[in-house]
Amino acid sequence: MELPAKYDPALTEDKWYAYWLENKFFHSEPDEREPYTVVIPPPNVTGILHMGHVLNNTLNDVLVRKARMDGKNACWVPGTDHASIATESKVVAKLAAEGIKKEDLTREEFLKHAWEWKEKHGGIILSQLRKLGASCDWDRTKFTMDPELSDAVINTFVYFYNKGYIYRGVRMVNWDPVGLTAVSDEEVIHKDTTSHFYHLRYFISDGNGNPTDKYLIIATTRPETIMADAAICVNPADERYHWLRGKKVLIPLINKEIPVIEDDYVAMDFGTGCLKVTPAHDVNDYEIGARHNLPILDIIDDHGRLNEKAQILVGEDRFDARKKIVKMLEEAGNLEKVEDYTSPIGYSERTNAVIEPRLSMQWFLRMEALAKDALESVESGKVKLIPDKYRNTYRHWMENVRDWCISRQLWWGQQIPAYYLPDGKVVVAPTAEEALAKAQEIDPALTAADLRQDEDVLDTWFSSWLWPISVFDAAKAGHPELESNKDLAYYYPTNDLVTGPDILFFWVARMIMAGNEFMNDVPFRNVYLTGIVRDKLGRKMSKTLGNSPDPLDLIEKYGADAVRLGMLLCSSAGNDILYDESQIEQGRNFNNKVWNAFRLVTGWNVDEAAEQPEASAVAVKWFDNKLSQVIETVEDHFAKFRISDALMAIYKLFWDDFCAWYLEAVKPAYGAGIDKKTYDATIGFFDSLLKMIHPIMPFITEELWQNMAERKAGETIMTQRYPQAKPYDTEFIAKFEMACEAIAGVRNIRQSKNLSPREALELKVKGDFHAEVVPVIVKLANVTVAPAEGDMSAAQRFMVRTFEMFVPLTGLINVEEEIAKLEAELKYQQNFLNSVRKKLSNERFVANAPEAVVAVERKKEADSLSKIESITASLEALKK
RNA sequence: GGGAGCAUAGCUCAGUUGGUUUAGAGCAUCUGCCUUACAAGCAGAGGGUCGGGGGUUCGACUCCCUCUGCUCCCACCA
Repeated sequence: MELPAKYDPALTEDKWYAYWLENKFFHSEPDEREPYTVVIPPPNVTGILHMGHVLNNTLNDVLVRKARMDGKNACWVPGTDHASIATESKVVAKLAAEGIKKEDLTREEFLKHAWEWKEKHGGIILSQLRKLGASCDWDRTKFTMDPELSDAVINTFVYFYNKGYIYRGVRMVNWDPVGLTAVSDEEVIHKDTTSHFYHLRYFISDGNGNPTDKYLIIATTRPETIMADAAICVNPADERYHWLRGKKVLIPLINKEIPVIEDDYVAMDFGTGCLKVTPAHDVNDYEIGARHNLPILDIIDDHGRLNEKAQILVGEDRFDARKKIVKMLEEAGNLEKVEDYTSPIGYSERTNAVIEPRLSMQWFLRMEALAKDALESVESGKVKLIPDKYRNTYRHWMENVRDWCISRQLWWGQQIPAYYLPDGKVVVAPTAEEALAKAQEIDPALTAADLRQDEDVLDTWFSSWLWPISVFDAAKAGHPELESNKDLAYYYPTNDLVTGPDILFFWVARMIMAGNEFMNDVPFRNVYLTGIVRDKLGRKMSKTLGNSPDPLDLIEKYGADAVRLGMLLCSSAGNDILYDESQIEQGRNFNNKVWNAFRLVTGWNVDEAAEQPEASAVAVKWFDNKLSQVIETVEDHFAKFRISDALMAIYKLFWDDFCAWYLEAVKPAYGAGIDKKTYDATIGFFDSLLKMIHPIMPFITEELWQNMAERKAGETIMTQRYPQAKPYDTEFIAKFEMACEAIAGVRNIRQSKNLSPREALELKVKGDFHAEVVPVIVKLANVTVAPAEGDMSAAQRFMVRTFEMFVPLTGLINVEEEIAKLEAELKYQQNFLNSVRKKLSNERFVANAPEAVVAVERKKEADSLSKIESITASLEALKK
């Protein structure tokens, strides 16, 4: 079979993915094996694959494939999240483009559009994950709005309501005027924003609603809210304003009289020390208002426009109103001055709209008890965070947790199962029928038509926190008393969760809460937190910057294996990834290396009659040991989730050890056959190497493994056992490495003297060098090896550890140069010796340091002395 | 404003309870090679004193303090 010199992933990747699917290799059912379970962090159902997904899912797939090859029953459950606000706003935008307003639709009509959208765009991301090679059990694909998962959400609401954890109340919430919904505190992003600080004059009232000539000055960033002012507040200790006690002031423009009150909250040294209190539009003002019984006047509507209660500028957007009112204030003589000012402003994570603090009736979940247990789960180590540093952040959040606002003023999601009676009473039940039954306990005359279900849906995270439970057994969520079904009993708790630190609180912490509550056990043992994928310049990838490559383009250009390796290359847990396409090129190059090694090995003809050359026997013995050594290292890295280290160990084993040393050492002369013993060993090594590489680069390894030997139908590398380390001989490995150093020494001389590799040289070795590895030196350095005897001054000299080696080169030696080199080396050695001796002559060192450490220093001393001796001898010989 | 973390070769990072020849890797760089698996390659080489300062210790990249710079998280000073 003639193979091209370059590997073409396009010819193999789809083929093998189809083969894996066809044979159901990804599918898992409970059996007697140990389970290894992972649930996917469900991407938005209408989302498309970005580099963050690539990183996350590659890591996940590596862990899953490795576990599968370790003989575990691996199950990776995929699925998508309905992402209520994100999806709903996309649907709203799409309808708007068609000239349809959401307000003109009924809930049912809107949901029909939303489901259509979901059917059309949903699941694109899952098919993209297949391109990446993700070995998810697609038969288990779930969606957070699948009927049974939605039931789980409803049951959970009912459960917590009955437990007394869910309550309804008027609170200052974070209102998103674009998404037209309240969002949770966690969905608000504070960004420093430049704005202005307006100093406004409020004239003192004469008591009849007429201005006097006296005024006070307040400083505000939001002049458009003055119409909603309920009071002016000063600090009671602020003597500057004691004259205002009992006075009333007039709101500019509308001349409304409001009192001056005193409250400790006001900072005397900030602004003017006078604060306008606007209870409906600021959280602190709301609290001050509550303390002083101030009326609440809400002048901003859902869309962020002034309403009729504002009296002026009615219908204007809050930002337009701000510009206009400033002008009006100026004209009216109420504007003292304007300063530039930078302050943190809250933005909606989803729509990037400026959050409007707003009072509204919302549903809340009490978090205190849940957070306490969830904190304990991490503090006790039942859940391990990787890297560990996130424990601090986690603790801080759990100790300062606030009640969770779980209602959203949206339609796309699970509608809150709360039903209002005509008199305003509320009943909570999973279905309308049950709600009616409950309502009739209050008033038997009620009919279904009298009940009105709450319009709002639940926060998306209120469904995704059930994910590790509900994907296996949705009935269990909300019903801790039920026995788990077979799947849940087998797969729960899951093993590892790979996700980003940005959703540690949103999702990870809440899953732990739900797990503790319903399963009485945590949902996973390890949480591997990835970094954020950034561009080369350290900027976050974003659509607006256009610095985010399309992963599918990369896969098409370089192949999925290359993309996977490229992403993994620089990803240590918790560190951000600075993505650069050159890493993917490196991945592609490695693919090519593996491909070509395969071409070489499978191109050999076995010569049954040939004896195994000594060099080959040595190389086989060495690589056999080396392989075990590296397997052990790799296993250790995997156990510690050091995936990029594991990858690098495998990469070097293949490229440096296998290709650069082993294959060169056993390679038969051109045209000659290879002996059977070496050939079989080589195929065996290649087989092990492919298996080691498979979790990282699944496609090329399957392709080569299938072609390496006759395979039966339905066979796959995927389910082969991962290579196991055998006991290995470190001493022999070290001897072989010394042979490699000797070879490098000779090559170095060839290069500096411009000698062709084909020209055989002599290598003279002083001392008792390891004879067993000499055949490799002979072959790879193209030398004859003999003991060094007599005068070596006409030879190029180098050292391998403490062994002196010479390459006689009559006429090619520059004595001056050699002397200079030796003297430099001598100086280095002497300095080194001095530093070692300084240590050894320190009595306290010898007395306090462990014996092994002292022994090492003595060895250094002895080695250095012997080197100095040989350098001195060579110098003398040269100087003669 | 509070908290956490980071700072090691040109770049991206290791350095696992302070001690294994005066710091390692990958990439990049430089030199020489189109050597019959691979130029997406081969063979070599150079490059850092571990952000600055102080301390603890027989011994510190590794522990403590401090300064500088960066990042992230949390937060209602209008």
